[in-house]
Amino acid sequence: MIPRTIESPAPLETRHPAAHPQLRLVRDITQARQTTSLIPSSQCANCMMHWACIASAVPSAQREQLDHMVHTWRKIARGEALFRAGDTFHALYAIRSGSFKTVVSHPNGANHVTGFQLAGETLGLDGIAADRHTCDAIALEDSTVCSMPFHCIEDLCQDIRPLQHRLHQLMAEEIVRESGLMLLLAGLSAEARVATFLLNLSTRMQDRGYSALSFTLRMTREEIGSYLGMQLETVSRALSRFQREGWIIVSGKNIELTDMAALTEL
Amino acid sequence: MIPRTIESPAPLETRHPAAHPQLRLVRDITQARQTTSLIPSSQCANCMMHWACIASAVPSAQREQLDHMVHTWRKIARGEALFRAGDTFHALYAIRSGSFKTVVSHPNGANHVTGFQLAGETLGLDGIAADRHTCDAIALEDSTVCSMPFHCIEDLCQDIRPLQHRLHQLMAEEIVRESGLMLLLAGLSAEARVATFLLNLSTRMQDRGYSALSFTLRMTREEIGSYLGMQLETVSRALSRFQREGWIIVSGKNIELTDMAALTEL
DNA sequence: CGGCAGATTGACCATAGTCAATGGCAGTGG
DNA sequence: CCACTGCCATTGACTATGGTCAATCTGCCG
Repeated sequence: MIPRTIESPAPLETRHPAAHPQLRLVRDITQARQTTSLIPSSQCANCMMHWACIASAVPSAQREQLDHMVHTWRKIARGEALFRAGDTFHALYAIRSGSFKTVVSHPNGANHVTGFQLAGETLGLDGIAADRHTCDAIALEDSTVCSMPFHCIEDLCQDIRPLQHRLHQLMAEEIVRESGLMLLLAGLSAEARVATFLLNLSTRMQDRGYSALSFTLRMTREEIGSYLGMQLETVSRALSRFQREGWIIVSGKNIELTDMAALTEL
Repeated sequence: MIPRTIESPAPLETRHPAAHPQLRLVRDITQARQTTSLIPSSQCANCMMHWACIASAVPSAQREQLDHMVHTWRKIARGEALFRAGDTFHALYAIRSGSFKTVVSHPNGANHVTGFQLAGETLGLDGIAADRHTCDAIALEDSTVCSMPFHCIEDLCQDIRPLQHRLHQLMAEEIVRESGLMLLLAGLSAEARVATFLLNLSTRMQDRGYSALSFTLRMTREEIGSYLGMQLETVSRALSRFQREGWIIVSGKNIELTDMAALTEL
């Protein structure tokens, strides 16, 4: 993957088509499906996010059951909520395209971003605990999600052992992710937190076939600050400092990493 | 539950026997079992922590399967590890008596307490993600745990739908707990964090039949500080301040809450 | 009784929060 | 198409919270 400067921020889906040759094709097909409401038998199999999605644990023999379960797609416009804290819990959501933030609110009015989710990642696990969501999930850009009713997932887990195991892994990964984040919040300086955040985003972009060195932040400085437990000004200052040191190039929401090693050892 | 001062800190198990009339009895029976290595058929049913344990989701008809699964108890001495980061993941553990801390280590050497677990709570969920534990679980006092091999749990989940659901809830609760903790770490002042910590411990002690207003901290100031993302001195100062204000009475590891309302609104 | 880990308290300092002013960009409407 | 408007970001000056270092104290355990 070659670093490149970004003239005009292209939408996520079209950034590095070369990495996924079949990507544009799939996208065109799915577009057609949506407008015609046609639901072919193996929609999941063709999803470009299949590799990351929970559904990948279902062997091809049981594809039909899977497609039966994944019965709706939803489009969520930028700024809209997929679900809100307090909503009754129905389904898990796999992000098909776009990105989200999850926000929890403190009784006193303060609220805090607990995570950013990219395409292929799963939303809604928090709702399982008490049959009620505990956070808001807000789209950071126009996005689409597959919704998988949880009782259907649990049914399917009874038949498909690998799916059961995958679901458990998924939830456990979320637990591990959060304890890593706590380590971050509790132990590191503000600058180290920002650096870690950039590196984390970088690897996740790479996993999705985008450049690890040049990407667009879909969230504001304030959201980053909330996520990392600091003020937006501190985020801004950290980025400015990194640029002064020659470790990154910042241009608004576009970030280019020019010295990952320096960021790592902060 | 009546507040009372503590002359000599009694072990957790014998603090409020009145709350659980059958408690001492159960303890004596379990003691006998351990020394004689006798494993009666329905050990789980008689466990005093049954109400909190994952095993409570197994209907009585399937008790036998359950008891077959829960095949070992382990004693862990204070300061010893139940498992360590990097250990291959075999089992989930239900704490039968005692308490633990979980600690994650940062490559740079710093480490961070991610949680404190009391009797009835579950340890080891982090290992599911990658078949390898990601944190150390260290006993804060001499403790006993039931070990439940995870493949057995997954087998049993295929037969027992309620157990499957309970397991999912348990994991989701952990996710929610951690995002609450992040809110705490990121959003609140040092004093507010300490206050929240005390209140949280208080309700968990109450759930277990102990006084909500008077309890013993099993962990050091340093461990509390690590958990809450601050220095041990800051914890100490916060407790001193609360005492000066007349909100709590501190005597080493013994805490008495005398004005919960004041702590709540910090 | 001595030694040591844990806890408390104080003095000083640095990091990051707060307040404020300014600059840039994108989306909207004339 | 351009100008306006509001949101987002940047930067500076000052402040306060909490970290650091150090001295002392307490209580527990051998």
